[in-house]
Amino acid sequence: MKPPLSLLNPNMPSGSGSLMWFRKGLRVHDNPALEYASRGSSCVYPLFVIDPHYMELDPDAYSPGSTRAGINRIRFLLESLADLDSSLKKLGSRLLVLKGEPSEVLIRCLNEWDVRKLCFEYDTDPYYQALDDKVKNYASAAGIEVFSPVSHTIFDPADIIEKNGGRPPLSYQSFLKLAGEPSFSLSVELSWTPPVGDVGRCEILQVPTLKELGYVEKHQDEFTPFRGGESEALRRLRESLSDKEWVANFEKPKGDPSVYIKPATTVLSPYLKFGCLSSRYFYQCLKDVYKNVKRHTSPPVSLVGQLLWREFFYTVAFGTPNFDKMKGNKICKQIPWNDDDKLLAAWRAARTGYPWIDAIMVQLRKWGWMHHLARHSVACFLTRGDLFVHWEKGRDIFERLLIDSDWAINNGNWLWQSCSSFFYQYNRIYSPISFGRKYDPNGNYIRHFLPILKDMPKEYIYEPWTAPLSVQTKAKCIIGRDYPKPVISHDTASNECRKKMGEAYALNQRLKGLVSEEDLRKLRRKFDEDEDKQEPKPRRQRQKLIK
DNA sequence: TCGCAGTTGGTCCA
DNA sequence: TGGACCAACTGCGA
Repeated sequence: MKPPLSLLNPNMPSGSGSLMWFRKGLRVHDNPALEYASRGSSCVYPLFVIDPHYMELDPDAYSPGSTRAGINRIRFLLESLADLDSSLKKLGSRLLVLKGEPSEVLIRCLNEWDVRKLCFEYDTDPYYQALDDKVKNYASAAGIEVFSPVSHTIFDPADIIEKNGGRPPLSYQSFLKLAGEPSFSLSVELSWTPPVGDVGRCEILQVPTLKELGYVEKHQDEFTPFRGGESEALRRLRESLSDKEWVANFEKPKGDPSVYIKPATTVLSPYLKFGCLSSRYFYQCLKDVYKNVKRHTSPPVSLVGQLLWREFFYTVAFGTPNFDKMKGNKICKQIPWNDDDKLLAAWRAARTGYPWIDAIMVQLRKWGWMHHLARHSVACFLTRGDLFVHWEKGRDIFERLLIDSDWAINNGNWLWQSCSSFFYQYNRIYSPISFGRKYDPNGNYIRHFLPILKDMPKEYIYEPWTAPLSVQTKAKCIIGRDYPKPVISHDTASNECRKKMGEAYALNQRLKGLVSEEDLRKLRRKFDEDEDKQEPKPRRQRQKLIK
């Protein structure tokens, strides 16, 4: 596989220092940038920059954490860094931690340290594209070789887009056809790395603890059960792969979203997000299992299929300007979503009055991880299914709270679930009542994450507002007092949503996607008028319920 | 232009 | 548990 952004200069002197800049790719296995940094260098500076903008405690945030990341993801990152430091120490090195705006820190290091090669994993996220351009330009002007290989994904998104005539494929099947079989070779296993060079006047930090960053235990009553780091990633991988039958028969849509003690999936997504696990290594391991079984499932539902979904979203995200927005995004339907902050707040706070939805939102806040179908349930509920709130608002909340939140995949899934792109069958709405009940009739998942409902009889646990007062009293949970009444009626709201989606789709079709702000305003006004005309009473009730 | 396929809907019924 | 039916979307390829 070619290193697409390497600026190789054969005339560079060898035997001098390299700077290995870790961002994602927090691992020593299959790390071509680290391998290249180590090769022929007299010293290597393995660096991670703590960006205060990402890590600093935000006391005003709606849940513990920084402005951009919930406490669970910060913790997961710190654990991953500590594990990386420990792995590097075994190789005769260590992780150098510095704090500050990353491009400024990098440029200072390149100035002060003995660096002839700058190595870092290529990153397609817009944040890193801009940052990397800045650092690369500086390094090139200073005569420093830059090596930036594609190793976060199996394929190079730019290659796929080029094969498709400059446009990203918009369906999974067309992606598969274009991508074909991947060709990569894993980087060699390192048995040692050159020692750390002289750091001069730079004040190097140890990997900080949550406490040192200003977070205290009281900020969170329950932490995610998933520990960060490459060692844990490889342990989880081995554990998943040990059950060959399970790997061979894996079918994503058949997974049970209500299982939480031993989740129905591998839960390797956070490790892939931070690059604690190489997606290429994971892919190769799965292929090895497939070789030794009689039959196995295939994409899109198989485990390899899941890795390819990741590749698909990375490719579309990389090739689509404004992928994370509705406006200016050519593949996104223009829909006049409402700006109901109260409904959004109820959803975020796990107080919609629908226990299945609220339990999932509690799991998000406490664990930073939920099953894929659980994510679908709450995303559909917030957007096209019930509340008709803009998908970008839900996306922001997921992005901050998920330990595996990944720019391309998170945005892709919100576009998908809101029927804004990729998927268009807006009539298929997840029921906030029957979808969960199908998997977990007794409501064990709800009882665990919403203990206020733990004594509610199973007949009522998915719709506790229908329980007679005597039952509510016996269950020590009065609806409207101890647990909220539903913020909307699902039957009414979902029918209204279907109608609105139909009208919005018709508008997009009529104007061939060129929908202006004024067009959207007009349609939004029409929705409001229709609602006032048809259901004035429920609307007032709804406002009352939210209070 | 048409027919088909599309990771994961809900409900009813046998 | 699986199939029929509901009501119907888009992208893709022929």
